[in-house]
Amino acid sequence: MIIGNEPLDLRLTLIDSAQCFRWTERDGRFGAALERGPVWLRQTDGGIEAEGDFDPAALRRYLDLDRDYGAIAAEFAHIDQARRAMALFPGLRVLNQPPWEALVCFILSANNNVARIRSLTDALCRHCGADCGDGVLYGFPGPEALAACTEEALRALRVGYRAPYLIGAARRVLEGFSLDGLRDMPYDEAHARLTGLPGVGDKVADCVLLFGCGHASAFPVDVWVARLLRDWFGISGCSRPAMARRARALLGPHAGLMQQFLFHAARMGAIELSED
DNA sequence: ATCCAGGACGCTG
DNA sequence: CAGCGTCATGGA
Repeated sequence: MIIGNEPLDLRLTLIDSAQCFRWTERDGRFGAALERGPVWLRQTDGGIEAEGDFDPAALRRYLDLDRDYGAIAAEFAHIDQARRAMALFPGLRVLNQPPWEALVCFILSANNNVARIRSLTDALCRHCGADCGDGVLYGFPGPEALAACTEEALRALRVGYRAPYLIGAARRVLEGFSLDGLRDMPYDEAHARLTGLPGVGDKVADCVLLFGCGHASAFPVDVWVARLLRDWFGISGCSRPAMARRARALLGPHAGLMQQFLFHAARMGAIELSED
């Protein structure tokens, strides 16, 4: 069925933009096992076509199809560099992922590259996620499944020193740490709570808030965004968290959405950045 | 071989 | 609070 015809570039949003690491492409279709089961997406002339087991409204929300990106662009129209970055990638959207998935994937992301984050995420899903039976798609393991893993088993998947972080975070969630509660909490409080989890520093916390908790102002600053803030916005000479604060103050309540366009522009070499 | 990757953590000033 | 070494892993 067609779930919408809003601007959405599936490959860019689900795979290339590195905000999510568990979609796979098979001959022009993009698949993942979401909460209800396997889903395959495809671009057609009539819009985005989806097959599989899903709730259409939930899938639209996951893909952020209900947000007016034209209005977002208008918000940044007066900031030259921001407007240009957004114009570079029409069809890029910021996903609304389950917070647990964002938490696990971005704990894995620490000091790691995108290809390996994707590889580790896949290994984790195959090891203890729900088997869809097609040999391709696996569900994302919940905190119960992850907490039940031994550190040795996770290290065997090549997650390295992140193994105890994953188990520790899973246990905290099982003990009552509410990921869903972060959504309706002020940004500062939600961020502070997240950084109390093992393996979660300022940057990973911002990724979880932006990609999994609906905090559109959360502004992750990695190496690429740091270079870009320096060269495009003159924000430099301070720590990464301080850079994030200044960027949020400059870009406003949807700063995080813009961050995704800036990140991708920097990473793709679409803008000129000087050496460190 | 050395450096880098969507960093976090623990220890020292 | 800031600075710095360390932590696995694999590709360039």
